[in-house]
Amino acid sequence: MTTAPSTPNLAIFRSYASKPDPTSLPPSILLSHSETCLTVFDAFPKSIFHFLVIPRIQPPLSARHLTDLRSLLQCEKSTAREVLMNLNKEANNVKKLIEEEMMKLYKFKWDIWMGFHPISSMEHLHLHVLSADLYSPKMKLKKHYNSFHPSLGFFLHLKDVLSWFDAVPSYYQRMIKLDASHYELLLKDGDLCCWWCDRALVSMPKLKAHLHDEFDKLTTRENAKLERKRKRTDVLASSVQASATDDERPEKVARLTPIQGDGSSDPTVGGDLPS
Amino acid sequence: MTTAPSTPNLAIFRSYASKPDPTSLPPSILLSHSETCLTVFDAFPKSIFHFLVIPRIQPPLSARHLTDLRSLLQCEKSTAREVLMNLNKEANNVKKLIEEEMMKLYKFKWDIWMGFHPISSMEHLHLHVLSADLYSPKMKLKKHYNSFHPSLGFFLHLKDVLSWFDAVPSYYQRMIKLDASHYELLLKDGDLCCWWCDRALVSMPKLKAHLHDEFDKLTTRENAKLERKRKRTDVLASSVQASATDDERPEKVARLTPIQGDGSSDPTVGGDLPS
DNA sequence: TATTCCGATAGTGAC
DNA sequence: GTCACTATCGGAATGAG
Repeated sequence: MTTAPSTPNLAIFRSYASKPDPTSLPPSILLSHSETCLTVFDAFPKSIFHFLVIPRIQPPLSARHLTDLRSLLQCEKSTAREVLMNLNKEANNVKKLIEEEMMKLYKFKWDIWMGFHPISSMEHLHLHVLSADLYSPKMKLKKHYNSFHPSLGFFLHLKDVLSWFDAVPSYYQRMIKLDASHYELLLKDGDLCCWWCDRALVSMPKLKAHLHDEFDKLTTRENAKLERKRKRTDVLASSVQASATDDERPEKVARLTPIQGDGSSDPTVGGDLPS
Repeated sequence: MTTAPSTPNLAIFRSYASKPDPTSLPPSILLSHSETCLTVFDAFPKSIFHFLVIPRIQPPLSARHLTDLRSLLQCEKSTAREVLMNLNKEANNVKKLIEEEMMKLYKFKWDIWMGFHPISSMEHLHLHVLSADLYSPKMKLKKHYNSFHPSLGFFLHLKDVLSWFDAVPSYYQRMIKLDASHYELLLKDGDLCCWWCDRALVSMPKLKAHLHDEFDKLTTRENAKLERKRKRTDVLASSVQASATDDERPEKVARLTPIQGDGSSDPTVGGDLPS
């Protein structure tokens, strides 16, 4: 008899990525998959919508090449680019799904970010696909927030990483180093700045309350837009009873925001979506 | 109408020390007084018994000279010594009161420490007189504990301060400097060591649990002593019905440990005395 | 840059 | 080295057949 190690499963994405049949994963984990990728729910979503697109382990790449962004970018350049392009294709499909769900639940769409963390505790490469709000009860620590801030520098947008491939080779070589100490500083230092308005907040609770306000403002703004549009439509087409938009929605839509709440019963500012 | 300052009353001991009639203080604050000193309950006792002996402000010394130990020791040497001797006399009376209360409540006595903090936030000199246990729910922080550890160096025993006066002048001049940065390091650096057994503890909760155990051992030891003594007394004087020891106790004894508990309902290790 | 738990640390406000 | 409150920082443990 052997004793199992008392460590968390930091390689769980690798086990997903090595499955011959991703559909053996439960639907609470798997959103979708392609020949080259699979998409899972982030277990600790830092935005209202948050998924991870993971490259499947298949020739010519082994698990070792796909450990993280740095290990991928140390592979042959065209190979690395192909992996990124495959992730990009899957991520764009996920983006469409999210946008459909946004329309269903909120009646409007907002931005969706796709990008990597240059350093990660989880042992398999994963592309974050998340809605542009950073509004979630799981958003708890400064490093959580700064790791997704869209202009701080830690969150590496996929389009930027792809652009490195088209730059001069010296730039490519410099960027793919992904120096850990450089990126660590970005998370710890600097203030907490609202990614919407760039205002500095003094603490995470204050930041979360502010993000709540910003999302509320967005909702109010978009609802006012809808209201104006509805009034125009009422005037122009008051005799039309059925809308065609219903038909554009998929027959079955995955529930993309399965469980909100931080798992505790502790009521916190920003813990709930605005009503 | 004037607005009270938004600061804590760091000079409250000074206001006590300037009272022409100390008995105007309520008995929940004042324990006793003399021509030169008064003794108050420490509002946040760090031992089972904990009092502060405060020099009264009277000629030739002003409040400024009595701000803290350093300011006193910068006065003319014989004047400073006289203040310390007056504090010593009052403290010895307090010590006797505590020992009587120890006998009443615990049936045995243990050591009592008398000494100063070389740096203090409170603005008037005060001599700590406290039982040698450091066992109290108000003992919460490392700096609390280390500031009373009897051999760490921060707690300046009165008898040691008095000995400076009899040393060579160069030693006296060196000691009365009371360099703040030196003493600050003593509170922050170094481990938490049990003052009974010198064992290092890794955290305050562990230390408090250990101090609880040490006080329990003391209690058990002393109770065993008493039991042995009682058995000898039973054999030798079984015919004597009335003991003389009752008469030695004062007719009225101040309640020296007025309120235990840390003011919250939060049950903490070491928060209660051993039963 | 997995989370969670515990505790130490740091800043603030205190009427 | 006043306290009490809030929040941050820092290490260690963490799962599951």
